[in-house]
Amino acid sequence: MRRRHMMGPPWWHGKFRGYGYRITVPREAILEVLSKTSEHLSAEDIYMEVHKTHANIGLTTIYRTLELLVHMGLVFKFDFGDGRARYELSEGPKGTRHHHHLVCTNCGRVIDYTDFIDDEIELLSRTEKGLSRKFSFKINNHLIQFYGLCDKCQNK
Amino acid sequence: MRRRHMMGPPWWHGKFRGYGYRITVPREAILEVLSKTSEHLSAEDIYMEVHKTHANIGLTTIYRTLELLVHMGLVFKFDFGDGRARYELSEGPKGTRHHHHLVCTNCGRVIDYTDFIDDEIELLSRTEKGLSRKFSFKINNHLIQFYGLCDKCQNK
DNA sequence: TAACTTAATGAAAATGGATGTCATTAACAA
DNA sequence: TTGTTAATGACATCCATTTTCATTAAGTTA
Repeated sequence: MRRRHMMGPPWWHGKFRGYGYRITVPREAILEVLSKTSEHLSAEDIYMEVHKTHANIGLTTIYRTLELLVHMGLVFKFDFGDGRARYELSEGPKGTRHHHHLVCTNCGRVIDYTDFIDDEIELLSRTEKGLSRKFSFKINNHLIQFYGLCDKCQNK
Repeated sequence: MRRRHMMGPPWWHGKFRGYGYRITVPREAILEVLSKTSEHLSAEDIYMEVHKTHANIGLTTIYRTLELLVHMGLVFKFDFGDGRARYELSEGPKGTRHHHHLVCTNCGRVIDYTDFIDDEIELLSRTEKGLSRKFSFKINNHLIQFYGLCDKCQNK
């Protein structure tokens, strides 16, 4: 049975403590925004969203915090080729959310997909194991993106 | 038997003609540089290399040409997270060169690997087929990168 | 709870990769 | 050889991101 209103401290507090980082208002606000969207937000998108409830938090802090979160592995940073980075919470505590992207090289549209993830995980874990051994590389994450034309951009 | 000195026009001329693009000195010089290296060159790297033999070719032209080559599919543009794009010839005429990258998130080192490509191609062709159908997406290319710590960065 | 240490923040300035402008040049078709 | 126009080069500009530095507040200790 799942508790309806999880009232304890948010799940990321432990992670902050582990790194010796402080839990601050801006950091909570940013994680709040990220955990409530499934979109691919840029730093400025996040800034504007955070600004609604915390008008005093500056864009610099957004950038600094995102860098921190990426470093901690809580957030993944993407480049879809439009000149600004996009950020997504990498995983909830339950490992949901894993997905990849289809990027339209014409209009920039990005589609998330979660299909074939099982086969993919199979291959990736084998690949990761092999690459780790061969190159003594400790793999923490991976990125898969497909590029092409979305339905709208094909027909013109 | 392979000819030792292929004297005819370079293989990319046909592709340029097909697009209606002109074959120019800067474009040839840039492709020359790209085809002679296996490194991950930035626009400025390419500029400096081209500059050695063609001091009059400007950085703007490098950027414009690279954009063109990416659009033609002759060149692939990568983002390794250091704030500048990297460019590689995507495929020789024989389909060689296909590889992916391991990126060290600490020191930025990038290792190419070609292992597991067969399994990967298997999975990807299946995935591509499925995704094309489901999302009516015409897939032209894909990107796979692994992130982690290289041997040097693990031990400190 | 108050005082203390120092990480974290915010505002403004600086950086730098990439793009836009525009007069000039040179591909290449006729 | 000439004409059309895509391509170029120099320079200005843009804008996402980073740096600087004085101030604030998180979390520890007394």
